[in-house]
Amino acid sequence: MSGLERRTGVALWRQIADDIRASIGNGVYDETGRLPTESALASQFDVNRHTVRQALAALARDGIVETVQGRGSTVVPRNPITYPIGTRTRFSAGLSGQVAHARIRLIDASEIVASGTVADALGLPSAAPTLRLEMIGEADGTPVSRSTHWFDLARFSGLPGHLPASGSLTEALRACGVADYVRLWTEISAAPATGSDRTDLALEPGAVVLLTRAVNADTRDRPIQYSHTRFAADRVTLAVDTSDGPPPGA
Amino acid sequence: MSGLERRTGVALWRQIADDIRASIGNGVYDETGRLPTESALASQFDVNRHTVRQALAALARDGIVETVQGRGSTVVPRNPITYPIGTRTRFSAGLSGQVAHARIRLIDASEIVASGTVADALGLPSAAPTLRLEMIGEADGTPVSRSTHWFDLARFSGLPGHLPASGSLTEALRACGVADYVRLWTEISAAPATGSDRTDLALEPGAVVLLTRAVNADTRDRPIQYSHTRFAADRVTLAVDTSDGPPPGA
DNA sequence: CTTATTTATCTATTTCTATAGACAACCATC
DNA sequence: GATGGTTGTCTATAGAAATAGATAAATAAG
Repeated sequence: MSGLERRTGVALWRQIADDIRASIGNGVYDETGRLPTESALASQFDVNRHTVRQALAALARDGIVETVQGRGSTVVPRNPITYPIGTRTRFSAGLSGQVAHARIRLIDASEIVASGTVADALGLPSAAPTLRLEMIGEADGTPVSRSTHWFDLARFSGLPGHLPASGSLTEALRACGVADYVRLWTEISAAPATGSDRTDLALEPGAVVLLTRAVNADTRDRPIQYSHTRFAADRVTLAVDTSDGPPPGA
Repeated sequence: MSGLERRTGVALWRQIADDIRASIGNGVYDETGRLPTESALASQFDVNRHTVRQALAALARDGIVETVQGRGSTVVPRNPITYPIGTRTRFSAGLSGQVAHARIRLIDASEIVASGTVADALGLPSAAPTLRLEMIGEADGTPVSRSTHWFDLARFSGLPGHLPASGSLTEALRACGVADYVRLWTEISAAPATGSDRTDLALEPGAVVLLTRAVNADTRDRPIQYSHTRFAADRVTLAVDTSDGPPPGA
């Protein structure tokens, strides 16, 4: 029972690399950070030692482990980031305390007519004009999220002008007259990273992204923002707080 | 710009299969469900037609698409499942209305001393005895989740006896004197499916799982249940409702 | 310093991956 | 039923993945 499968289009060494990475994430090698020897891993996965070496080399390239001749392989320590999702979901504020600098960077702003999904989410008529922002969220310089946001153009045409200074959507919205906003709903799924994910988030193949679709509303529950966000799953965990919510009826 | 990368341990045909599957999920082929021809896909991804055929064959094996000689490939319609996460998170109730039969099946029950993480989550002293349940959530017979649950053994030793009849944890907990319970917090991450995921959830390699860690508490906010759940990401979307939560202070 | 352990490198062989071209079989349409 | 477009099957070739064995080089411990 090695858990590996052949002829699946995923090379054994990558399956092993993914498995070891998951074990590291689960704290299997917690105490000392030392991995088993190449020979031990080879018999554990029931493959040749060279196959294990290829997996370890890939993990070393990604900075996950470190290998020294004669000594063995050890886990490189990491600071995992937790992104809180709640009634007030804010990128910068949510990451403060975990990283020194968190900001979102605007990479594109365009005006576009709403598709059916976007119009529904924002409560706008079909094909209404919207403002679409493409952004990358960074924590201490490393990208953690790639997001697309849609706003009602009639209300938020001035938004992009307020963004570069602060690096915060909350600040830019305040400048547009939105003093406060709340998260209405969030849908979460996951998928293998695509080619553009790997570019935007500096991911290696075999990586996974967490996908969220969400709507924020003003204090009168009018939707103001519809967002798609792609998080690098190996760097970010989403934390959902539902401790004091209302009873929605069994 | 095909988005594909070579020598990454993931075969081109699998990258293409994953890409097409993602496109289906994003509704790219929505109108008619018809995929481009093999030749068109080959030039789109800049690979040989045989490579595309291998990707389509894999998707056909998984029941994602259907290919007919002389006609082409079409998307097989799916009912995506949405799993709601909120103050009252219930497996069967959450899926009712979406599927005919939803239930969780017990595959193992054992008594085990709490690890540090489990003890913290349940508010128990370290190494306290706990009841651990291994379960599989099914929607109309297909597995959608694989979960591990920990309970304080002193309070819930009789739980397994109440499970098989109802196929519902909520019912079994009620039989143990828990009339109601609420979700305290949920953490969500994602990772490539491991070998045991593929076995338990009937996934193919390259698939992705959504991972949740969560704590449920009784109406006095005393933790009663700590859970790890692994969802098949291509079958399930998690829906987080935060519309009416309390202001947790900016 | 000596030894045992562990990683690094080399050669060789087999199986899988990807490309290439040609042609047959099938479907839809006119 | 003839045609154009599409999928199915066949042969062949080059490169990557995986296995196997042997040996060198580095580390750690006695």
